Amino acid sequence: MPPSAEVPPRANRGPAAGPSNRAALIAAAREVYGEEGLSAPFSAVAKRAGVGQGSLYRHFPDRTSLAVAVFVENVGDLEEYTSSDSRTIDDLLDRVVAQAVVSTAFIELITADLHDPRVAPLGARFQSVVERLVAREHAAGHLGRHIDAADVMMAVGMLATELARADPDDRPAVATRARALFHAAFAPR
Amino acid sequence: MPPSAEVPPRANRGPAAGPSNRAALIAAAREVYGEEGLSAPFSAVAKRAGVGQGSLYRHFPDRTSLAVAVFVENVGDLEEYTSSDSRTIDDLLDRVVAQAVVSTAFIELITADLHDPRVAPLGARFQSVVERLVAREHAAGHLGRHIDAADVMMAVGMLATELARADPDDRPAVATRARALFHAAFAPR
Amino acid sequence: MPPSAEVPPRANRGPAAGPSNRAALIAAAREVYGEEGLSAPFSAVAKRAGVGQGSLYRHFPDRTSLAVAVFVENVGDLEEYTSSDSRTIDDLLDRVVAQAVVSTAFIELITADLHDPRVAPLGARFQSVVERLVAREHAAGHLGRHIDAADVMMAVGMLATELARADPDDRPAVATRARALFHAAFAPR
Amino acid sequence: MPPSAEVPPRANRGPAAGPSNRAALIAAAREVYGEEGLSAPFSAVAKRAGVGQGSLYRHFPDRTSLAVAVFVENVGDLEEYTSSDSRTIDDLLDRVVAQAVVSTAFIELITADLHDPRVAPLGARFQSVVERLVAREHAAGHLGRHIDAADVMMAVGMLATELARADPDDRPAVATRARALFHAAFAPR
DNA sequence: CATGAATGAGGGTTCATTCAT
DNA sequence: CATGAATGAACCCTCATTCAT
Repeated sequence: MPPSAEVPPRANRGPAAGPSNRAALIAAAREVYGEEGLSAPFSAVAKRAGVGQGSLYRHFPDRTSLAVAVFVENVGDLEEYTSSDSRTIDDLLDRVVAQAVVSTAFIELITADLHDPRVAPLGARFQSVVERLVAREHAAGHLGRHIDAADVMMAVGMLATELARADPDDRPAVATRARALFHAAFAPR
Repeated sequence: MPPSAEVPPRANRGPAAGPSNRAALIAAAREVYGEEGLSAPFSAVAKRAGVGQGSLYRHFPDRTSLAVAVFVENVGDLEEYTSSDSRTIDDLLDRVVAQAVVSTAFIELITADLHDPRVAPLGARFQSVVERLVAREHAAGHLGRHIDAADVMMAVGMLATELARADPDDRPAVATRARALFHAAFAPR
Repeated sequence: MPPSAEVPPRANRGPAAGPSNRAALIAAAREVYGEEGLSAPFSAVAKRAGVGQGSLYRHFPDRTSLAVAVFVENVGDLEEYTSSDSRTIDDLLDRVVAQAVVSTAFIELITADLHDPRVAPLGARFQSVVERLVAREHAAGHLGRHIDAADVMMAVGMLATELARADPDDRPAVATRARALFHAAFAPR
Repeated sequence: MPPSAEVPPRANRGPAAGPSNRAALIAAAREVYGEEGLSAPFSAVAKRAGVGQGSLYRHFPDRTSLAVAVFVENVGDLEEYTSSDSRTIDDLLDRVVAQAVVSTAFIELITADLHDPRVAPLGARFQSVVERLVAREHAAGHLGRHIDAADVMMAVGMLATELARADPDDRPAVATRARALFHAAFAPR
């Protein structure tokens, strides 16, 4: 039984495929995490990306590495989005709602592995985003003085989780209710 | 195929072990769910209880049966606890905090499997508890009219999840912060 | 956790239940074997009979004992049925067809475990039945001289198996075809 | 959970092992099915082939896939074998006898799962083989007009099953007897 | 450096058999 | 002597990880 070449292997695109594979993996992971959560089979990401298992492990030796790579982009987005002076905490919550499922995976990551040195910077950047918003909203008198950045971060986490947990059909209702709840909590008194 | 008789089986304690096994399984499940969440290996419960796999399946033919058995006790507690006229929503939150980890698994169960006929009654009982409290607090003027029972249930769920997610060492701080947040949200305006 | 008596055990009918249990087990086994074949879960028989597992094992220490007990009655039937001088091999085949599923389990038993001392007598009795028929049919000139009892026994086994294997809806057609085939084989030339 | 690294895993022979593993699995399955029938533990095939469970599932995602792979070869054989104009139904029966045990599993497969889209073609090919032979034998006057292809297929199935059921030592005698029986059934009258 | 097959441990579930009451 | 719970081995399947090519 010689190792016959019956099944020609997929074209090995060689080293040049490196960067594009990496990007494909991140994109695939974003989709997979959105659909199945952070605990989706790791190999599902490779399959979705159309990339070998080995390449997945080469680029991202473990789950966390991949998750970090995915969410670095999310934080970048958020930073940019909130950099305009007109953004409010409500806008932040909007953003979370809009990205419901990915948001949850993100929160999962930064809460579960906060002490992982690869994850910490991500958390810090997120915290900066929130701190800036809070400072601005305090100054504008839109946010009660009893609320600080940590409160808002917690609210964001709760919101994301609650949305992820909900039946997709129920999400709009859940979002509305949760937003109102935090709105009440945040109002100046 | 019969089990090979080489390893003497654990002493068969006979039918008398039935009720105590059942109790041991529930207790073990409470611990395991607390530590690893509702998706912990089912067999881990049997192992922790010191009971064979088969006995676990005899008593609880599937995950949900076991979870329901665990949380029936919790709801009973809550009902009794809140039956006194002097109980407040704050007390309810206290209770959730006190049971942090188990609470989450409970919330997981009643939100994920709400339509399971075995789970629905549990959810309904929990809802009754909350409705009674809300009515009483509305009447006493301690609760804003913008808040209804569904808001409180959502808050309880969020609180429980947030606590479960937190590092055990951080839980007191998390609890304090979350309680304050919901306190603000619930206050009459 | 004392062994509370919450679940009152089924009435223990005591020694008097012995004979009736035995009969119930045999009847249950006949049904179960008919529905699921000889390899049905052994415990299914006890459950169907409404009898404890232990009683099943007491009466029938293994599968074969039970199967033998079941089919002793079948052979008795056959013996009686074929004792009339007017019975033909066709009648025998009819009988097999009529009992399709049970027949198969019977054939399974006497072919698979023929050397088991408990099974052998059963086989011998069946063989006697066939031998008598063959002798009679030879004498009457209805059966080719190239056919002996072993041929007929083999045909019966094949017929039963073929029927058991067939979709229940197809059984009449299968029976017709197989009967015709053996009819042709048995005819005097 | 990662496999504990305490036991050094069997050498990973790499992708080159793929084709040979596949062949080894088919060969092992042929043996196992021969010895224990189609319902042998699936994992026994992997063990016999000296291959990991996972590889078995990669190559053959379920029992049927494997069985089909095994028997495709058998049907190919038969087609080739019977393609010569000089082959008779007796030759076909010979072939079945020669492959006794595997034949049974084959019959099991094509009778039990005839509606499975993977199995149906196999059955159709087998049917073609028989039809061609029957036509030829009819024309040659060697086969009674009362016999059609379905009769022969049924006879083949019965023969295979009977052989598989028999003690290996008895098989020659069983084969002789059964062949004679069908010979008589098939003869022109 | 990419590929993708191989590997085997782990968790799920069923069922034969034993044995205290 | 009946009862029925307890036990654990076996088989199923999935998936994380390694490694030859």
